[in-house]
Amino acid sequence: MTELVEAPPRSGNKRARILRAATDVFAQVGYFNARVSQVAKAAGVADGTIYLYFQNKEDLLITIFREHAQSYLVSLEGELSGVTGWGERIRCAIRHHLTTLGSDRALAVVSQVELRHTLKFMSLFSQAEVAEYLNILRHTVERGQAEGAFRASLHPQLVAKSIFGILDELVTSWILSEKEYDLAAQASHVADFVLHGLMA
Amino acid sequence: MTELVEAPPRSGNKRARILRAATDVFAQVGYFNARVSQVAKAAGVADGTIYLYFQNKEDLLITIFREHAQSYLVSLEGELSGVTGWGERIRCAIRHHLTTLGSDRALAVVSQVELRHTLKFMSLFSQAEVAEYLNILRHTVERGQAEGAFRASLHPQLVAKSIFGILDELVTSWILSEKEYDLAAQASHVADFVLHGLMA
Amino acid sequence: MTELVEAPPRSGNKRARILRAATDVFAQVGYFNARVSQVAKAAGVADGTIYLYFQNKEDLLITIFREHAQSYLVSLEGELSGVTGWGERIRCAIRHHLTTLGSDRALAVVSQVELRHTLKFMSLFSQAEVAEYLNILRHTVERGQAEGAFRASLHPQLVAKSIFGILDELVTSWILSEKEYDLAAQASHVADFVLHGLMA
Amino acid sequence: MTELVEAPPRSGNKRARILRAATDVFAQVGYFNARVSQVAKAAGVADGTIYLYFQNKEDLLITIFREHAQSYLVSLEGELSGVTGWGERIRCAIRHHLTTLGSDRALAVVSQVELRHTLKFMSLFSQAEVAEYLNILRHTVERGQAEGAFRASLHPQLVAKSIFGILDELVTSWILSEKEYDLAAQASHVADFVLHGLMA
DNA sequence: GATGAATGAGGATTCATTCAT
DNA sequence: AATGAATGAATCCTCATTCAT
Repeated sequence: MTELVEAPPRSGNKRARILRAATDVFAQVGYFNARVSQVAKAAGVADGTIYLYFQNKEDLLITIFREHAQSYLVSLEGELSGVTGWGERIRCAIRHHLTTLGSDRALAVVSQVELRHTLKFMSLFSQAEVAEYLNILRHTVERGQAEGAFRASLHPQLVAKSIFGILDELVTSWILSEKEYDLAAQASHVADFVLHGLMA
Repeated sequence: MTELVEAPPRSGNKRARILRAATDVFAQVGYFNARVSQVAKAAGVADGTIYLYFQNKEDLLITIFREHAQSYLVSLEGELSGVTGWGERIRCAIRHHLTTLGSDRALAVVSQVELRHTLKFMSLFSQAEVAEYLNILRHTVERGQAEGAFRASLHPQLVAKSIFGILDELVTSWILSEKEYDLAAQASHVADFVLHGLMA
Repeated sequence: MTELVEAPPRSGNKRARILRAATDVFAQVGYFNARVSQVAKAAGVADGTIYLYFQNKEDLLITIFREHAQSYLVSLEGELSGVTGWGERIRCAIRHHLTTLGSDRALAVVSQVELRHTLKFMSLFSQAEVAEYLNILRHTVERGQAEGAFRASLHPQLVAKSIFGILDELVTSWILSEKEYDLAAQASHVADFVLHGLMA
Repeated sequence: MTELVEAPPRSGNKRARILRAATDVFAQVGYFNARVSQVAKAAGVADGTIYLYFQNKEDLLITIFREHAQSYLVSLEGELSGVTGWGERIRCAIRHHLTTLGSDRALAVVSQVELRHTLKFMSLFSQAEVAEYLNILRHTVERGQAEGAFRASLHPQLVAKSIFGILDELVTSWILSEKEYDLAAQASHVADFVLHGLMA
């Protein structure tokens, strides 16, 4: 049984292996077309084992997002904490978004495409993790306005959504592109555009 | 044309009725959860009849988007043709986007949510209709730059994607919002932000 | 395997064919071991067709019983209406029970064995059809007592249950017997025993 | 973890605990709906432990019946041995049946309902324990007839089945009843009816 | 063109049983 | 002896699509 470097690793944390396998399979064939048995095979576990760690197929999808979103928010706040200047913080957030998703295509596909299957699903995340992300952006805008760095006439929430929308679109566009390019490389250009729009 | 707003009309163009029913049903329960028989019932036709007008369930979804996207692009160009000033054209495009989707929630749901089921699906549209839309925006930016109205340092394609991303996010946000509000009312604020970012 | 007259008839009422097939298959392998596809095959229809006529597998079992129980009660009352003398009526009911079940072994197996899978199931029938059957017997006993034909000291409901219990056991015993014998032939002997117990 | 007086006892004979737990669980949710893990939990042992004492799930059900049936037959013969007069012996058997099952509802449910899942299952018991029970009753009837106490025209085996049928039905009826009543209290009434039918 | 009864392939999930510890 | 994590076979039901009428 030549269990090579590739595929189904026999050891290690099963839960993590299943989650990674699910991310890859969902990204490749789509959530609805993905078979649970396919995920199991890719993770090197029996079909039933998946149900020891997750409630059902949907729970896999939700968990993938939840865990990444959480770690994303933590790392974002970590990065932001070391940055002074409101403009710089916006720039940092933009860079972080594009860098993170730009370094794991399967994860990006899952979050940009597979996660948006249903209104219900989108509501779910839009009210929790996404809302928190928007809050971080909005607060930054508000602080910048308070200090006179950003134009006071802008609606902070609308700006937050706009920034998120731009980043979201760039990631989607990157995923769909036939050419492979460095997503993070666009960060400074985006930041220029956004900050110019914000500046007093 | 006794095409009343409400439910299963008994007469009139079957194809259009099916398409409208599909839009409503898809928006309400989601494409994957929608049953062809449900669409048939909502359209007031027999299940089999749908297959006289459409190849299969997926064809319904594709057609909904295709037809609306085409009429959207036609109407957009119509509106733009009467506008002078590159900034005004951007403003007009923004207004048109938010006004159109803001006036048909079911259509908005379908295009923001249901259409994004699969990578394959998104590629399909991103390479055709969406690409054309981006082209219109990009050309406007390029022209504006050529005339010195917009900053030359910006990448036109990136700006186009950014504008699209912002609008896309605002529509999605509007769909998911529990409060009902006028989407089109945000047009001028968005335009201010975008144009300030563009202006030399 | 003599697949003669029996097996998959190609025409005729689908619902009835499915019901008959289900009775036979359930009797042969037991409800829990029976596969829906097996019933479909035996009925000469597609698996899915069964679900056009019945809600689910359990509904098949319930319906088999319901319909036979109803027709049984109707025919029993038909027979009883032509009989005078309370003792004769008891005799008639006994004969009818043993004759009816003794002429359709598969049906007998289903009602004696398969139908008693669960407390829930038994309650279901015991509160409806069986209760009505017991009522008929009890009323006969009561009338017989009122006319002085039967001993007044007996509890009518207990006698009704006793008669039912005797018949039920005889049917079960007949089903389980390795020897084939005429169930109805026991009617007069049973009646003698029962009536002797009843007589004043 | 404070395992108090209640539930899952930590000590004592595991085999007996498992058997008791199985009886209770089967009675409560039915054999087919019962999960082996549920029985294990109720018995306070690990799932796998059950397989150290029993071959499989079915073996649990068979063993429950086998052991109770054996102890039942032993106790019945014990009681009968002290009784003189054939009529009294019948009366004694009836009382013993209703008293025994009337004092352990879970056991009664298992023997009246859960044990009758399949033709195969019923055959199994009908040929062994039940047959032996019927033999005891039949011999009593035969002896009574030989001594002229019971009518000679009755078929002893049919009478034995009838008595069993009556008792069986009364137990079933008691189980299914929504009202709680003393099953054993019916013994004398049943005996009156039966003996009247038997008496010369 | 219209119908809608019939089809049958396809998959998530359960759970009895095993066996390494 | 006891455990309980892991297994994977096994099946009911759904629903897009067809086609005889």
